[in-house]
Amino acid sequence: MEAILEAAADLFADLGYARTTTNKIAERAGVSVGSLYQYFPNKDAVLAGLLLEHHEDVHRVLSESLGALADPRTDLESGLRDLMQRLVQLYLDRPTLTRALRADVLDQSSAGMHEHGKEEEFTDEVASVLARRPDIRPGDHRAMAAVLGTAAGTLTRWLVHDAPGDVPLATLLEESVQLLLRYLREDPPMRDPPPAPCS
Amino acid sequence: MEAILEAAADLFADLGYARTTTNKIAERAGVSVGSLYQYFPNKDAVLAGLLLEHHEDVHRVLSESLGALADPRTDLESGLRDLMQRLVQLYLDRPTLTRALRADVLDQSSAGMHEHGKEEEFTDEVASVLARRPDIRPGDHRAMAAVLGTAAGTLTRWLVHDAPGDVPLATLLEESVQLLLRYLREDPPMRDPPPAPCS
Amino acid sequence: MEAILEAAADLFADLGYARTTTNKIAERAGVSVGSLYQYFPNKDAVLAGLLLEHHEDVHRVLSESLGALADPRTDLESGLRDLMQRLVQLYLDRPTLTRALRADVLDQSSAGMHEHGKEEEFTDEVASVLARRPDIRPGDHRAMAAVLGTAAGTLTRWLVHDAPGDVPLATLLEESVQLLLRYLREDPPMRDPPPAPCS
Amino acid sequence: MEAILEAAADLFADLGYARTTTNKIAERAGVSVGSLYQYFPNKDAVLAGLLLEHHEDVHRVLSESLGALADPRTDLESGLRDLMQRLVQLYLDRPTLTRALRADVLDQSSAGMHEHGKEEEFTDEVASVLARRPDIRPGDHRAMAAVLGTAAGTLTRWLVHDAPGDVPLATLLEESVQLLLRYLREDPPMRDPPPAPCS
DNA sequence: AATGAATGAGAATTCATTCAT
DNA sequence: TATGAATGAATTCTCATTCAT
Repeated sequence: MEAILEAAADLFADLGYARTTTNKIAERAGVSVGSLYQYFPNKDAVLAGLLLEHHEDVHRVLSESLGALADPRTDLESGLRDLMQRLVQLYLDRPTLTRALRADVLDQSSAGMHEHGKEEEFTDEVASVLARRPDIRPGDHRAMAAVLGTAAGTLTRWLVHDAPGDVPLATLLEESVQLLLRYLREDPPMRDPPPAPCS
Repeated sequence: MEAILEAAADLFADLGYARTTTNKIAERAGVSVGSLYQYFPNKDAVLAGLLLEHHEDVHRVLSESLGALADPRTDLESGLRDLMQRLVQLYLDRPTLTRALRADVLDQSSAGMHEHGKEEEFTDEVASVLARRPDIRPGDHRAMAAVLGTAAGTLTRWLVHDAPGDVPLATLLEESVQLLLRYLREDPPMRDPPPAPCS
Repeated sequence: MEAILEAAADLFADLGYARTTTNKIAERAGVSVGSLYQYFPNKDAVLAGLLLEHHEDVHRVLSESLGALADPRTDLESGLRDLMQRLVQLYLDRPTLTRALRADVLDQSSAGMHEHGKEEEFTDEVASVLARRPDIRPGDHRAMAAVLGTAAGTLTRWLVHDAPGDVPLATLLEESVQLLLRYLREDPPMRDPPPAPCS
Repeated sequence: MEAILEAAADLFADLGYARTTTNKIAERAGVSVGSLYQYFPNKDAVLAGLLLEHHEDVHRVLSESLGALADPRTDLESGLRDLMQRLVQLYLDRPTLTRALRADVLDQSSAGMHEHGKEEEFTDEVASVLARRPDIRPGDHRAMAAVLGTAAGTLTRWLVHDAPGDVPLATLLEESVQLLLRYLREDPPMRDPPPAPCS
């Protein structure tokens, strides 16, 4: 039931997982508790449903942006900026949903489990993109992909929800892009050795 | 009561905040619930106490490492590596405590509030260190400090608790250091224009 | 609907009355809950239907056996043995049905009520058979019939469901027959007074 | 908590197990639900507590009466009558408790399990008493003891709760005693062969 | 007649907190 | 100061029953 997920997202966001009751969710969704339990075996499952929706959205964005970056002709910086922008936009579009998915709610329940497999898989995907591009610095690409994923994910959530108010979002977003870019890009060549003096 | 905090850390880590009851905490601590309420006005306060302990530890490490980095003669890379290593070590030393401080627990309750002020203050501190060093790339140092703090914090927790098992921790730690380093360091000078050919 | 009663018998037997839901009954019967309520006004009525079936069976057996016993030429012991055997067989033939009719299920609900009238009536019937036979000891035949009926009923259920496993059923059945027989039969005549000695 | 058991007995008797709620029990007991759950882990446990009390009472009565019967000098009929009278009295003394223990409630829950061992043990005890007395007919004494126990138990409950109102209780009790007595006592000797006619 | 989604009163159980001892 | 029994509001979840399709 879409209405139930909608209501749950609102309430989780407003009250947190613990203070949100199944009765409140049902009430806000305009259905009876019984109906909620017809579609979700328990409260955790409602959260899991929310996560599923969200992860699908995120995965779609990531697939598209990664697809672009897989092509070496795509500029790395633009690609990363595009990715971060779209990710942030995704979160901004669904303010309650994503506030509901604060880590507090994320770790609760077994819902996280389902995603662990996907995450590994996704790290591999990123690693292969890194390997394919010539402008990525050499190194353990799997490790880099893992670090990158964590950083990108955290920064996105932070930008949307916890970033300090006294710095413009655009600045922070750009800084985040820089962080990712600088982490990945090939080390600039050493300063040319002083040219042999003309003899 | 130290025993109470100890017990609470264990239980929050094992069961999460919601499933941990004050009675269980008291029992594991070997005291009565009544005593718990003698020292802590409510369950949240126990969590707050835990956070306080932890933040003091973190703050000490950060102060020291930042102190070192404030001196421009300290190598940036070594300074960052030192900071990350000590931070990770801090988490590893107190496995239950830090597992207890999973975000889920952090955001619950009003406990997080107390820290927001400190965080701002800390960002300023970092920003001033950045400003003081010549090897830091120019830019909005407050924004950079904020991004940096978030990234460092997340990466530390991730390294200790959620990092993939198939990549050695040392590698991931080093990658994290690289991420911070590359984010901060001055852009290498443009490749010298090709020296004027000897005429 | 025969399928509904069948399913209900299974479930009442497996789960008890309380834990059996009308939805489960309908599902196992391969119909919808709605259909169940088309045939039975409520859950109790399903149980009542089950009881009715069972009582009809029991009544048939009793009628036949009592009919035989009503004829004084029928040997009392054989008649009782026949009755008990057929009763036990009846229960054994329908294991789930009779397990479903455990007392717990019997007393629940108003279902038991319907039968009370019949029971009185039946006691009278038995009493009249007792009165008609010369080999039955004198006494309050209604009281005897009531005691007899209770004993026979309980023993039957006990033999089928609760009898100890370490004694063969045949032995216990025979003992039950003996119990009924000895309860009913005429007291053997006092030992003849020693004959007057021949003078 | 004695008050809780008292209240539970009343309510189980009045409403049956299913319709009795833990809140109602607590209320009638004059305590809070919380207290009920401090002493009993769940609703079934309250029932189990009730059963335990009852079984202890029954066991005491049986032990005493069996003790008397174990002495062959005790008249069998008086002994059995004494046993039945005391058993019936026990049930009458605690009307609510014993009505609460209608079979419906007995079979529910795992409470019955605890007693199965005791029942076997008790059957053995009875069997040994039977073996010790010369006025008991020969036979499989274990089987007889089992049948006897079932019959006595059922008859007692029936007498107190379900016996027909139109026959005096005393009559029914006496009939029950006769049933047990006649079941057990030695077959009277065959009628003496007709004395040889005086010649 | 059949369906099965929706209903919502009601039940069992938990747990933070209090307070008399 | 310490104790831990008592409290009871609050929560999750169930299930008999209805009724629009």
